[in-house]
Amino acid sequence: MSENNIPVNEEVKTPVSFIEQIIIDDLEAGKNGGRIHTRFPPEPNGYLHIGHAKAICLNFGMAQKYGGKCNLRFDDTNPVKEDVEYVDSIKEDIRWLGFDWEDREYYASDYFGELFEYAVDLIKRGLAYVDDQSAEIIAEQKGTPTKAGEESPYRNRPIEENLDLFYRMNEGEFDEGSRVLRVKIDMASPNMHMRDPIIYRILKKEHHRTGDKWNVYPMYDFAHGECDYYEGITHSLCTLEFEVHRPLYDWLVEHLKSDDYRPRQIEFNRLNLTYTVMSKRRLLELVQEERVKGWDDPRMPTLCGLRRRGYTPESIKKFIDMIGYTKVEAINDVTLLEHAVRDDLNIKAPRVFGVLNPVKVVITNYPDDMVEELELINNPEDESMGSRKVHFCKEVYIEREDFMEDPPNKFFRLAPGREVRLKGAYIVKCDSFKRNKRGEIKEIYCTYDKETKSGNEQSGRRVKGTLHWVSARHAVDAEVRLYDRLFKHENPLEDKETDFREFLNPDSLEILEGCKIEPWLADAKPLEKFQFQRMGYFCVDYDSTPDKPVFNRTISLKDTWAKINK
RNA sequence: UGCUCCGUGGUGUAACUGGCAACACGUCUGACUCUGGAUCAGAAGAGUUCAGGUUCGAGCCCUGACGGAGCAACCA
Repeated sequence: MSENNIPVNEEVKTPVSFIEQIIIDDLEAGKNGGRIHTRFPPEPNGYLHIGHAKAICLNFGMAQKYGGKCNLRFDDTNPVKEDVEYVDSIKEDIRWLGFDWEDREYYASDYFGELFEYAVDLIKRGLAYVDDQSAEIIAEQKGTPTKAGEESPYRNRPIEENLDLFYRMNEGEFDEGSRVLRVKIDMASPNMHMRDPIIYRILKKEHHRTGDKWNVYPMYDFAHGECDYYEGITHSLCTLEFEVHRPLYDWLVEHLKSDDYRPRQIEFNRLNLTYTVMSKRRLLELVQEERVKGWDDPRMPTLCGLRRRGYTPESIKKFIDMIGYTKVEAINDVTLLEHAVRDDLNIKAPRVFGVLNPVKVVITNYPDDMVEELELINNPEDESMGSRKVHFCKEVYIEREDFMEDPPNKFFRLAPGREVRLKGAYIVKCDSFKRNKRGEIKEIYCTYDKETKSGNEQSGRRVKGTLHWVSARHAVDAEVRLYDRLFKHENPLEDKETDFREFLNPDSLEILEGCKIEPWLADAKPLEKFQFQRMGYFCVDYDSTPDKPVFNRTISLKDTWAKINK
């Protein structure tokens, strides 16, 4: 307490999400024996995207923070859509984010036996029945959100007959689509999901784990809560669209349970990002129609895409931390994500020189054969990253946009009669320049001032602009891929009249050849990250080889000049 | 015209059991700078969808509107 009765609150509370609050309360109340156990349940039918990262961070994060566990459980109840191909990529992505499920790698298919038993049990209790009608008829009888459904003529079929039929369904005696198992709840329920939902369907399809053992497969609603129960999950966290499933989730667990423990489903808002789409289906379409170059195209919001683009796990986690978990359906500004990477890479990425659109500068008064080795700091944000030597000679490349013949006042770069510093080297003054036939600047002629060498503080001279450069005699060529937003529309799915493909940004990829980089960079390994000074953060692509280095631009630096220029 | 959920600066989130709207990003100034980056200092910007009500006092409670989203796959 301070003297003038202003209460001093020593505890600086960092706000927690409503989910975390529930967990804290449950733990304090000693619910579930004071245990917290979550799960991340991906369906192996596609690659993980940043929206999944939000769920991963929540489930693994909460377990970690409160001394619990988080299972990885593949939700593989539909062999028609799922494939092992995706299992490995999913595991890789979760690990990349830095989470560990230890030995708890489960599959919904691990529980097919138990689930089948439970279904049989429900039949025996008169709570489930086999329906012989077609999908169309069943859908029709289901009614609409505003109109109650009507009961199936098979609803009150004798238990023995249901049992017999269900076993024979699994034996493979009937065709796909000819019969389903439904749970008997309430065809007049205002909640569509409670109108005798289907829990088993016939699928004569090889399952990636159980092979041809089963001819019937459980539906999501039937499998999910039950798997949660079998695994001792305490908090089953999922996205908002499952809110209306919760009564069914609870009903099924309630009728299964043999003790006091109950998993609790809690829903949170999914991650939406501006200028992209997040649905697996749309992303799959983009891949299949070759609008992008695969799932890991650096323009994709997939985790493998972001990884290839140069995003770090830390930046993704930081971003997710910033946006939080609520029940409001929001669309998050990509600039937040971009800020998160810049912030992270600013600390981590070594600075190097890379000239994207080179133009040659000849320093006319510099000795023809002289080569100097200049020492440059690798990262002004982190001294421990040391320094490196860079060659300097009479001819260097600078960025084409760093020279203007007739510049406006605010242009602090090179122009006839003006001086700039070549970073880490000398101050040079532009005397003249030459054009090619097409009228483009071909060569710029400068003189340098020997006294202004970096580190020679006595020169005391200051210039407005500092340019990055690379020695023309030492530089190596590289390909640089510049990325822009995949869509031109903030929310490509918003306009229901227009197909989202029409909003694709035709300029989302620009490939630059003949960029000039420091020679040692040719040996950098895929995924290594650098800041090309004054240009942005770049990352070595998988396609890169020492003979033909390839870089992806993760994100440009903030550019106030570009803004002034607009 | 059913059920469920939601509605706080431009965006995303805060505000403990009601006490006079906070933070981040963005924006705009200015300082510093051998990256027009980073950093630092500061500013603008909402009176909480609307209307009633309860209360000394409401973003928080009540009622009613309005607006948005989800739900009618043998998908998850």
